[in-house]
Amino acid sequence: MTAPTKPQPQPQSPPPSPHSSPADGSADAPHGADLHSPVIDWFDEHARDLPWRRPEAGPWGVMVSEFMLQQTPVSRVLPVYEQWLARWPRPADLAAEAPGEAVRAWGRLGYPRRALRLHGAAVAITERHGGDVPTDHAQLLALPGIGEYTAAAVASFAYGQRHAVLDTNVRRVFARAVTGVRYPPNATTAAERKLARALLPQDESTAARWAAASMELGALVCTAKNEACQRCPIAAQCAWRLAGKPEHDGPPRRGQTYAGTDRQVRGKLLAVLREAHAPVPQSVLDRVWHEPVQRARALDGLVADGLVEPLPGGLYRLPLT
DNA sequence: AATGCGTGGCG
DNA sequence: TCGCCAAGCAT
Repeated sequence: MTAPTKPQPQPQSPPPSPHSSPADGSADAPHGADLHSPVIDWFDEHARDLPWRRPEAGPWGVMVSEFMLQQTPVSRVLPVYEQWLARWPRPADLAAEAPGEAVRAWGRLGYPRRALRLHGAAVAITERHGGDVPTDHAQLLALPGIGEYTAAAVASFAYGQRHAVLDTNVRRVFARAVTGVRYPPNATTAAERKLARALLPQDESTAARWAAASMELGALVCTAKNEACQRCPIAAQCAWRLAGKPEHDGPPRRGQTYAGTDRQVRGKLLAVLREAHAPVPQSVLDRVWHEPVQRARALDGLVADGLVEPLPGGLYRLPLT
């Protein structure tokens, strides 16, 4: 599969007029006006039918999905999401459980601290918000496990509000389509936030559609590797493609090492505890890793994080409180 | 601002 | 095989 358009040396591309006439009133952002319609139309036709996008998911379903999707692919989230919502259909249902049950139900999604935080968020929602996922961005942001992205995502997807939803997909789409580079910076910059705000349609419901659509475009078409420009609704206006798709020049993105790290040991320890339904003796845990110093450090870390509860007599279990 | 934090699939 | 990647957050 060769690129349908060969990168030509660009003599000097005529800049698209920043003063295009807003005939339909949607041209509120200088760069973005010509992006909104194609991306949203594409979304209307190609969006995946995901359970947390259905009306019956509700704000709680949206929030649960956002926790699970932090750094974890959709395909692995789907089955756990269904079980989770069936078991805990409302925040108060989860809040009534022991936190260890949330960690157990999290299964092998990874980053199990998210399960603990989601449980903590359910408790806070039950105590402070009468059991309803708050609608206010600041109140969402105050919940454990919810940062800038997730607060904006819940407010936008669940409540249709107007927020810049800046995740890794959207950042990549903007980097390419607008800025003209292959990858966004390693960490989110103020310039990216400013751009995201500038590109946000004024109309609230259009802004919410745009947030979901631009994210989906990054997930399905404008992917990190093997981007599918031939299927992209804004390929004709994409600054990166028009520049001949130059390679990434900045510092290499640091890949997360895993083999032999504490993270791997923590994962093995927690896997044993998830499967057990009675307190586990230290001697059983000792078998998951040969090196005693690292093993002890990993276990201590899990206890410090509240993911494991130590009991008298060298026994361990998932946290009951 | 840079790190640590899981897991599995894919080229 | 192994490095890269997948809807981040907290410190």
